[in-house]
Amino acid sequence: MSEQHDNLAFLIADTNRLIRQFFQQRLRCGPLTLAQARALFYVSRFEGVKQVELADALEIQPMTMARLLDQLSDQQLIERVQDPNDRRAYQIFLTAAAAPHLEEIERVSALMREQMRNTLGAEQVNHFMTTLMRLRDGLLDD
Amino acid sequence: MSEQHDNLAFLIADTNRLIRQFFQQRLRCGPLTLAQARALFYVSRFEGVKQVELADALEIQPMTMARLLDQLSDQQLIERVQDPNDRRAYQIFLTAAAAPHLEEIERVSALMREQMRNTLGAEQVNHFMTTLMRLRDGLLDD
DNA sequence: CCTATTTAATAAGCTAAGGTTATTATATGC
DNA sequence: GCATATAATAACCTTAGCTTATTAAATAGG
Repeated sequence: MSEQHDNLAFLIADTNRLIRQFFQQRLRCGPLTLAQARALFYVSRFEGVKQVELADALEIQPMTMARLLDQLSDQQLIERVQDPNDRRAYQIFLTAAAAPHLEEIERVSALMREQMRNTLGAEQVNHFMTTLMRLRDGLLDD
Repeated sequence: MSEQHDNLAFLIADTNRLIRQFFQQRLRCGPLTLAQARALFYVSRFEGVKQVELADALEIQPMTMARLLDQLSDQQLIERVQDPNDRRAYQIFLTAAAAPHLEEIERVSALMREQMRNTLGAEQVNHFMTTLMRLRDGLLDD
Protein backbone atom coordinates (compact mmCIF):
# COMPACT_ATOMS: atom_id res chain seq x y z
CA MET A 1 0.00 0.00 0.00
CA SER A 2 3.04 2.29 -0.11
CA GLU A 3 2.07 5.02 -2.51
CA GLN A 4 2.94 8.57 -3.63
CA HIS A 5 6.00 6.90 -5.10
CA ASP A 6 6.98 9.98 -7.04
CA ASN A 7 6.57 12.84 -4.67
CA LEU A 8 9.90 14.07 -3.40
CA ALA A 9 8.40 16.50 -0.92
CA PHE A 10 6.43 13.84 0.92
CA LEU A 11 9.31 11.40 0.81
CA ILE A 12 11.81 13.87 2.20
CA ALA A 13 9.43 14.94 4.96
CA ASP A 14 9.02 11.31 5.92
CA THR A 15 12.70 10.58 5.89
CA ASN A 16 13.37 13.69 7.90
CA ARG A 17 11.03 12.53 10.63
CA LEU A 18 12.60 9.08 10.75
CA ILE A 19 16.14 10.41 10.87
CA ARG A 20 15.29 12.79 13.68
CA GLN A 21 13.95 9.83 15.63
CA PHE A 22 17.05 7.81 14.80
CA PHE A 23 19.26 10.55 16.17
CA GLN A 24 17.33 11.32 19.29
CA GLN A 25 16.94 7.70 20.25
CA ARG A 26 20.67 7.08 20.04
CA LEU A 27 22.11 10.26 21.51
CA ARG A 28 23.02 9.38 25.06
CA CYS A 29 24.82 12.08 27.01
CA GLY A 30 21.74 14.14 27.71
CA PRO A 31 19.04 15.44 25.48
CA LEU A 32 20.23 17.38 22.45
CA THR A 33 17.80 17.99 19.67
CA LEU A 34 19.01 17.51 16.14
CA ALA A 35 19.03 21.26 15.57
CA GLN A 36 21.03 21.83 18.74
CA ALA A 37 23.47 19.11 17.76
CA ARG A 38 23.92 20.70 14.39
CA ALA A 39 24.52 24.12 15.92
CA LEU A 40 27.04 22.68 18.36
CA PHE A 41 28.81 20.91 15.54
CA TYR A 42 29.14 24.16 13.61
CA VAL A 43 30.38 26.03 16.65
CA SER A 44 33.12 23.42 16.94
CA ARG A 45 34.10 24.01 13.33
CA PHE A 46 33.95 27.79 13.46
CA GLU A 47 34.87 28.52 17.03
CA GLY A 48 35.10 32.19 17.88
CA VAL A 49 32.90 33.55 15.13
CA LYS A 50 29.87 35.76 15.72
CA GLN A 51 26.31 34.52 15.92
CA VAL A 52 25.37 36.14 12.67
CA GLU A 53 28.15 34.30 10.88
CA LEU A 54 27.07 31.01 12.37
CA ALA A 55 23.50 31.67 11.29
CA ASP A 56 24.79 32.36 7.84
CA ALA A 57 26.75 29.13 7.73
CA LEU A 58 23.71 27.11 8.82
CA GLU A 59 21.44 29.08 6.54
CA ILE A 60 19.02 29.92 9.29
CA GLN A 61 17.86 33.29 10.61
CA PRO A 62 19.95 35.05 13.25
CA MET A 63 17.00 34.81 15.63
CA THR A 64 16.82 31.06 15.18
CA MET A 65 20.54 30.86 15.87
CA ALA A 66 20.21 33.02 18.97
CA ARG A 67 17.64 30.64 20.36
CA LEU A 68 19.71 27.56 19.64
CA LEU A 69 22.69 29.17 21.35
CA ASP A 70 20.49 30.04 24.33
CA GLN A 71 19.63 26.37 24.63
CA LEU A 72 23.24 25.27 24.31
CA SER A 73 24.27 27.93 26.77
CA ASP A 74 21.64 26.72 29.24
CA GLN A 75 23.37 23.36 29.11
CA GLN A 76 26.76 25.06 29.49
CA LEU A 77 28.00 23.72 26.19
CA ILE A 78 28.91 27.09 24.67
CA GLU A 79 29.95 30.51 25.91
CA ARG A 80 29.22 33.95 24.53
CA VAL A 81 32.26 36.20 24.77
CA GLN A 82 32.14 39.90 23.96
CA ASP A 83 33.73 40.58 20.61
CA PRO A 84 36.59 43.00 21.35
CA ASN A 85 36.07 44.69 17.99
CA ASP A 86 32.30 45.04 18.13
CA ARG A 87 30.43 45.64 21.30
CA ARG A 88 27.17 44.53 19.76
CA ALA A 89 28.51 41.09 18.98
CA TYR A 90 29.50 37.95 20.78
CA GLN A 91 32.08 35.40 19.80
CA ILE A 92 30.92 31.86 20.41
CA PHE A 93 33.19 29.31 22.05
CA LEU A 94 32.81 25.74 23.20
CA THR A 95 33.10 24.93 26.88
CA ALA A 96 34.99 21.93 28.19
CA ALA A 97 31.66 20.18 28.72
CA ALA A 98 31.01 20.20 24.98
CA ALA A 99 33.66 17.62 24.11
CA PRO A 100 31.75 14.47 25.11
CA HIS A 101 28.65 15.77 23.36
CA LEU A 102 30.59 16.30 20.17
CA GLU A 103 31.99 12.80 20.42
CA GLU A 104 28.47 11.53 20.90
CA ILE A 105 27.30 13.40 17.81
CA GLU A 106 30.19 11.90 15.89
CA ARG A 107 29.33 8.45 17.15
CA VAL A 108 25.69 8.70 16.09
CA SER A 109 26.66 10.19 12.74
CA ALA A 110 28.87 7.17 12.22
CA LEU A 111 25.96 4.91 13.12
CA MET A 112 23.88 6.73 10.56
CA ARG A 113 26.51 6.23 7.88
CA GLU A 114 26.70 2.58 8.79
CA GLN A 115 22.94 2.28 8.48
CA MET A 116 23.20 3.92 5.06
CA ARG A 117 25.91 1.55 3.95
CA ASN A 118 23.84 -1.39 5.07
CA THR A 119 20.80 -0.17 3.22
CA LEU A 120 22.38 1.22 0.08
CA GLY A 121 25.74 -0.43 -0.20
CA ALA A 122 29.02 1.40 0.30
CA GLU A 123 29.54 2.75 -3.19
CA GLN A 124 26.09 4.25 -3.42
CA VAL A 125 26.36 6.25 -0.21
CA ASN A 126 28.72 8.89 -1.49
CA HIS A 127 26.88 9.21 -4.72
CA PHE A 128 23.60 9.64 -2.92
CA MET A 129 24.97 12.28 -0.57
CA THR A 130 26.46 14.21 -3.46
CA THR A 131 23.21 14.09 -5.35
CA LEU A 132 21.23 15.21 -2.33
CA MET A 133 23.58 18.13 -1.83
CA ARG A 134 23.17 19.16 -5.43
CA LEU A 135 19.44 19.00 -5.03
CA ARG A 136 19.53 21.13 -1.90
CA ASP A 137 21.80 23.67 -3.51
CA GLY A 138 19.52 23.79 -6.50
CA LEU A 139 16.63 24.65 -4.21
CA LEU A 140 18.61 27.28 -2.36
CA ASP A 141 18.32 29.87 -5.08
CA ASP A 142 14.54 29.51 -5.31
CA MET B 1 32.01 27.65 3.63
CA SER B 2 29.43 24.92 3.03
CA GLU B 3 30.34 22.24 5.55
CA GLN B 4 29.00 19.16 7.36
CA HIS B 5 29.41 17.49 4.00
CA ASP B 6 28.84 14.06 5.43
CA ASN B 7 25.93 14.37 7.77
CA LEU B 8 22.77 13.00 6.27
CA ALA B 9 20.57 14.13 9.12
CA PHE B 10 21.50 17.79 8.74
CA LEU B 11 21.32 17.61 4.99
CA ILE B 12 17.87 16.06 4.96
CA ALA B 13 16.55 18.55 7.50
CA ASP B 14 17.82 21.37 5.31
CA THR B 15 16.36 19.94 2.15
CA ASN B 16 13.08 19.35 3.89
CA ARG B 17 12.85 23.00 4.85
CA LEU B 18 13.65 24.16 1.34
CA ILE B 19 11.15 21.83 -0.28
CA ARG B 20 8.40 22.94 2.08
CA GLN B 21 9.10 26.51 1.05
CA PHE B 22 9.14 25.52 -2.60
CA PHE B 23 5.72 23.95 -2.23
CA GLN B 24 4.07 26.65 -0.21
CA GLN B 25 5.32 29.42 -2.43
CA ARG B 26 3.91 27.80 -5.52
CA LEU B 27 0.60 26.41 -4.30
CA ARG B 28 -1.99 28.88 -5.44
CA CYS B 29 -5.61 27.97 -4.81
CA GLY B 30 -5.58 28.84 -1.14
CA PRO B 31 -3.27 27.88 1.64
CA LEU B 32 -2.61 24.20 2.03
CA THR B 33 0.32 23.12 4.12
CA LEU B 34 2.48 20.33 2.79
CA ALA B 35 1.07 17.93 5.38
CA GLN B 36 -2.49 18.88 4.43
CA ALA B 37 -1.67 18.46 0.76
CA ARG B 38 -0.24 15.07 1.46
CA ALA B 39 -3.29 14.01 3.43
CA LEU B 40 -5.61 15.25 0.70
CA PHE B 41 -3.60 13.38 -1.88
CA TYR B 42 -3.94 10.16 0.08
CA VAL B 43 -7.65 10.67 0.57
CA SER B 44 -7.96 10.93 -3.19
CA ARG B 45 -6.13 7.66 -3.61
CA PHE B 46 -7.98 5.79 -0.88
CA GLU B 47 -11.37 7.41 -0.93
CA GLY B 48 -13.89 5.96 1.49
CA VAL B 49 -11.46 4.38 3.92
CA LYS B 50 -11.45 5.06 7.65
CA GLN B 51 -9.24 7.59 9.37
CA VAL B 52 -7.24 4.93 11.07
CA GLU B 53 -6.43 3.32 7.75
CA LEU B 54 -5.36 6.63 6.29
CA ALA B 55 -3.13 7.27 9.28
CA ASP B 56 -1.61 3.89 8.73
CA ALA B 57 -0.96 4.57 5.06
CA LEU B 58 0.75 7.87 5.86
CA GLU B 59 2.59 6.35 8.80
CA ILE B 60 1.39 8.98 11.21
CA GLN B 61 -0.61 8.67 14.43
CA PRO B 62 -4.42 8.55 14.21
CA MET B 63 -4.56 11.76 16.25
CA THR B 64 -2.31 13.54 13.76
CA MET B 65 -4.56 12.31 10.97
CA ALA B 66 -7.68 13.47 12.79
CA ARG B 67 -6.29 16.96 13.05
CA LEU B 68 -5.27 17.09 9.41
CA LEU B 69 -8.75 15.97 8.43
CA ASP B 70 -10.23 18.65 10.69
CA GLN B 71 -8.25 21.22 8.78
CA LEU B 72 -9.27 19.84 5.41
CA SER B 73 -12.84 19.62 6.59
CA ASP B 74 -12.72 23.27 7.71
CA GLN B 75 -11.85 24.12 4.13
CA GLN B 76 -14.63 21.84 2.90
CA LEU B 77 -12.23 19.65 0.96
CA ILE B 78 -13.22 16.37 2.59
CA GLU B 79 -16.28 14.91 4.25
CA ARG B 80 -16.62 12.47 7.12
CA VAL B 81 -19.40 9.96 6.49
CA GLN B 82 -20.54 7.47 9.11
CA ASP B 83 -19.24 4.02 8.34
CA PRO B 84 -22.37 1.85 7.98
CA ASN B 85 -20.50 -1.15 9.40
CA ASP B 86 -18.91 0.58 12.38
CA ARG B 87 -20.60 3.36 14.23
CA ARG B 88 -17.33 4.50 15.79
CA ALA B 89 -15.75 5.13 12.43
CA TYR B 90 -15.99 7.59 9.57
CA GLN B 91 -15.33 7.04 5.92
CA ILE B 92 -13.47 9.90 4.33
CA PHE B 93 -14.54 11.29 0.98
CA LEU B 94 -13.44 14.18 -1.18
CA THR B 95 -15.86 17.02 -1.84
CA ALA B 96 -16.29 18.61 -5.24
CA ALA B 97 -14.17 21.52 -4.02
CA ALA B 98 -11.16 19.24 -3.67
CA ALA B 99 -10.60 18.72 -7.38
CA PRO B 100 -8.85 22.02 -8.18
CA HIS B 101 -6.67 21.62 -5.11
CA LEU B 102 -5.60 18.18 -6.23
CA GLU B 103 -4.79 19.54 -9.65
CA GLU B 104 -2.76 22.24 -8.01
CA ILE B 105 -0.87 19.67 -5.95
CA GLU B 106 -0.21 17.74 -9.13
CA ARG B 107 0.99 20.88 -10.88
CA VAL B 108 3.45 21.77 -8.12
CA SER B 109 4.64 18.18 -7.90
CA ALA B 110 5.36 18.36 -11.60
CA LEU B 111 7.27 21.60 -11.07
CA MET B 112 9.28 19.87 -8.40
CA ARG B 113 10.12 16.99 -10.71
CA GLU B 114 11.14 19.47 -13.35
CA GLN B 115 13.39 21.24 -10.89
CA MET B 116 14.93 17.86 -10.04
CA ARG B 117 15.50 17.05 -13.68
CA ASN B 118 17.16 20.39 -14.21
CA THR B 119 19.44 19.92 -11.25
CA LEU B 120 20.23 16.25 -11.52
CA GLY B 121 19.51 15.31 -15.09
CA ALA B 122 16.62 13.12 -16.15
CA GLU B 123 18.22 9.71 -15.71
CA GLN B 124 19.41 10.40 -12.20
CA VAL B 125 16.00 11.45 -10.89
CA ASN B 126 14.46 8.00 -10.80
CA HIS B 127 17.56 6.49 -9.36
CA PHE B 128 17.70 9.09 -6.64
CA MET B 129 14.06 8.65 -5.70
CA THR B 130 14.45 4.89 -5.54
CA THR B 131 17.50 5.20 -3.35
CA LEU B 132 15.79 7.67 -1.05
CA MET B 133 12.85 5.34 -0.68
CA ARG B 134 15.12 2.46 0.20
CA LEU B 135 16.78 4.63 2.79
CA ARG B 136 13.45 5.63 4.30
CA ASP B 137 12.25 2.06 4.38
CA GLY B 138 15.50 1.03 6.02
CA LEU B 139 14.87 3.55 8.76
CA LEU B 140 11.28 2.47 9.21
CA ASP B 141 12.10 -0.68 11.14
CA ASP B 142 14.37 1.17 13.58
C1' DC C 1 -25.52 -13.14 26.91
C1' DC C 2 -22.67 -10.49 29.17
C1' DT C 3 -18.35 -9.05 30.72
C1' DA C 4 -13.42 -7.96 29.30
C1' DT C 5 -10.68 -6.27 25.98
C1' DT C 6 -9.73 -3.77 21.85
C1' DT C 7 -10.54 -0.29 18.64
C1' DA C 8 -12.04 4.50 16.35
C1' DA C 9 -12.04 9.05 17.00
C1' DT C 10 -10.55 13.01 19.44
C1' DA C 11 -9.69 16.59 23.39
C1' DA C 12 -5.81 18.57 25.70
C1' DG C 13 -1.45 19.73 25.86
C1' DC C 14 3.61 19.03 24.54
C1' DT C 15 7.91 19.19 21.45
C1' DA C 16 10.93 20.37 17.60
C1' DA C 17 12.30 23.53 14.27
C1' DG C 18 11.79 27.04 12.21
C1' DG C 19 9.90 32.03 10.78
C1' DT C 20 8.59 37.47 11.19
C1' DT C 21 8.48 41.94 13.23
C1' DA C 22 10.10 45.28 16.20
C1' DT C 23 13.60 47.06 19.58
C1' DT C 24 18.04 48.42 21.44
C1' DA C 25 22.60 49.35 21.08
C1' DT C 26 26.49 49.96 18.45
C1' DA C 27 29.22 50.68 13.92
C1' DT C 28 30.01 52.79 9.82
C1' DG C 29 29.61 55.56 5.43
C1' DC C 30 29.02 59.94 3.51
C1' DG D 1 28.11 64.26 12.86
C1' DC D 2 24.13 62.42 11.27
C1' DA D 3 21.82 58.71 8.55
C1' DT D 4 21.97 54.15 7.71
C1' DA D 5 23.16 49.48 8.53
C1' DT D 6 24.13 45.69 11.59
C1' DA D 7 24.19 42.34 15.98
C1' DA D 8 21.52 40.39 19.19
C1' DT D 9 17.07 39.34 20.93
C1' DA D 10 12.07 39.78 22.93
C1' DA D 11 7.49 38.51 21.61
C1' DC D 12 4.79 35.94 19.00
C1' DC D 13 3.40 32.84 15.00
C1' DT D 14 3.55 28.48 12.08
C1' DT D 15 4.27 23.66 10.63
C1' DA D 16 4.27 19.08 11.76
C1' DG D 17 4.30 15.98 14.47
C1' DC D 18 3.83 13.37 19.39
C1' DT D 19 1.63 11.27 23.99
C1' DT D 20 -1.95 10.52 27.23
C1' DA D 21 -6.58 10.09 28.48
C1' DT D 22 -11.56 9.75 27.28
C1' DT D 23 -15.82 8.13 25.13
C1' DA D 24 -18.33 5.13 22.57
C1' DA D 25 -18.78 1.12 20.02
C1' DA D 26 -17.23 -3.53 18.48
C1' DT D 27 -15.73 -8.05 19.44
C1' DA D 28 -13.82 -12.20 21.85
C1' DG D 29 -14.25 -15.67 25.57
C1' DG D 30 -16.38 -17.98 28.89
